[in-house]
Amino acid sequence: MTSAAAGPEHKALVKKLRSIAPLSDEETRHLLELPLHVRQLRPGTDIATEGDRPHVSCLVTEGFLCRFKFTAEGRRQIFSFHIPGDIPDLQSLALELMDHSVGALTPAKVAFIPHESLRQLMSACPRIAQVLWRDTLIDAAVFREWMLGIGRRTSVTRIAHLLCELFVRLRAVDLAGDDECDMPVTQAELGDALGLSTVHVNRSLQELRRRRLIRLNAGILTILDWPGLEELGEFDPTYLHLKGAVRKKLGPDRTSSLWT
Amino acid sequence: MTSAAAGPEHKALVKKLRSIAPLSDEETRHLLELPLHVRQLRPGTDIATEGDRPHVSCLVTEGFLCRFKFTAEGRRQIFSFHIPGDIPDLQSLALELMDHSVGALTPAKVAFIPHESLRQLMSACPRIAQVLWRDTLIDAAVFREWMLGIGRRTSVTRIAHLLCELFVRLRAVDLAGDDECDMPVTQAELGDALGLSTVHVNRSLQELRRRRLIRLNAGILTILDWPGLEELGEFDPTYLHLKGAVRKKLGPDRTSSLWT
DNA sequence: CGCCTATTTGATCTGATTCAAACAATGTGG
DNA sequence: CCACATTGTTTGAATCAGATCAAATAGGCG
Repeated sequence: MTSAAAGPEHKALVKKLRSIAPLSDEETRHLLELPLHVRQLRPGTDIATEGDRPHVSCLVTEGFLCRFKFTAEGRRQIFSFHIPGDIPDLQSLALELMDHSVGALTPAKVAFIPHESLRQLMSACPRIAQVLWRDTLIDAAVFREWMLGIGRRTSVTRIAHLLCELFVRLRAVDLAGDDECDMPVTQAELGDALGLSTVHVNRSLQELRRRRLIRLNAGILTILDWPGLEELGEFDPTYLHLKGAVRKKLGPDRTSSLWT
Repeated sequence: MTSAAAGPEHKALVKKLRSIAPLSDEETRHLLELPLHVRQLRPGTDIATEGDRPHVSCLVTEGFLCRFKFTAEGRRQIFSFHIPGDIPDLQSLALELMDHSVGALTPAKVAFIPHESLRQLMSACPRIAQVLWRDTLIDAAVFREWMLGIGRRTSVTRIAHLLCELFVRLRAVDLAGDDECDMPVTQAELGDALGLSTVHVNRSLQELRRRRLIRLNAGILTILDWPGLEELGEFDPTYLHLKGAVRKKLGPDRTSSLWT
């Protein structure tokens, strides 16, 4: 657990917020002055648990975290995956009581920010408050999209959609190549996120491979056919509300398209 | 379409926000000065559609609205139900582009508030901005809870949970009696909200009636056994983040309990 | 090597869907 | 006030997507 002042952790945060909305120089300066307490997490470590009343929020710097909750019968639902730049428990700033848990999926590095400092930041820069609000609203948009999938889409479409989403989000913070990205998530975890059993996730992934849309091996996802995957997954990135620059990546066989 | 200044519409809003967080007199005064444009809606009318860029938000005054989105194959998922006091499209204040639709489920009365006025209000009363943020976060908490249900709970539990939620929310704004409330929602709509077919909703409702937990007739829900329904539905209202006063209603056969 | 965790395969079962039709309630116009 | 259209609820039967159970295989890694 180290204390950092304007280290690489801050850059992840700035990059993420810039993917949501533009930032002025002054706002950026304020962000860089946030006190961060960096900590390493091993997989399975929870940084907040249902029932907690946290006084810090955590910025992901390396690795994947997720938010989740258990059924009375002990079945788990994962609500979201979080990648570097995300602040998965930002909501605890406005909602005292945690109604779900947040934990590391992989070895991860996170930086804790005292709520105190965030409140100061927000009153100094109301625009940043806006951006943080926006961020939680985008969170909610992702929840809705997952809900639509779990409630109404077939297993194969659901998985394809999730892979599209993660790929696009990773690209938005420069953590994906042209056609591949890390995907250090087990099939059991995918199942918990998609409302499917592990066995069925496995079979649906095989279907995606059979159709030559993706490769998925040793935690690396390779997109073999982006337009195909997007179509099968019914993926339209609008709900991610990303700023212009990091838009949809087009497939190699599609010329710059007419629709915008 | 009328223009109102400090009518009954404002009271619904104040009551709702008070159920989330306390308000000072000055804050209340500011709220009462919001310009509202009241409008009557017939069932099925959409007040915002996926792709829109609204410049007003709408406060529900009478009736039920819902938010929803369609799959590529035309299957609908309802994300939330909205009752008087709610501002279902508050998010359009911070996220320009609608990524889903909002429509009336029943005959309804809504009051439109220009984004402009809301922005002024928020800069005059930063605390109200806080409360509005809180409200959207509670929205997101409800999405998560629904996700958990759709992904991991059985159909009967899912329905029971939803009925509990609506009853508690209606009580929080004084729209429910001790053991009954309006429930003007068709079984098809329940299905779209719960990720179930109409037929299966019908059968699961029969199960709830067979167990003597509820009566549901002509749009009126009667709770016959609250503790039983709560247990079957695995319902714990924490995620609604309601302020103390409007807590869980206890069953008639349970003395004031030990846990708090 | 042996342990542990993750993936894969096969066989079987079931909760929920789909399709189809009957029924009930409400409203509309003649 | 009745015939008829409309919308919602209920029932039955067939089918299916996905779950469950069980076991085999494949990778790391100390």
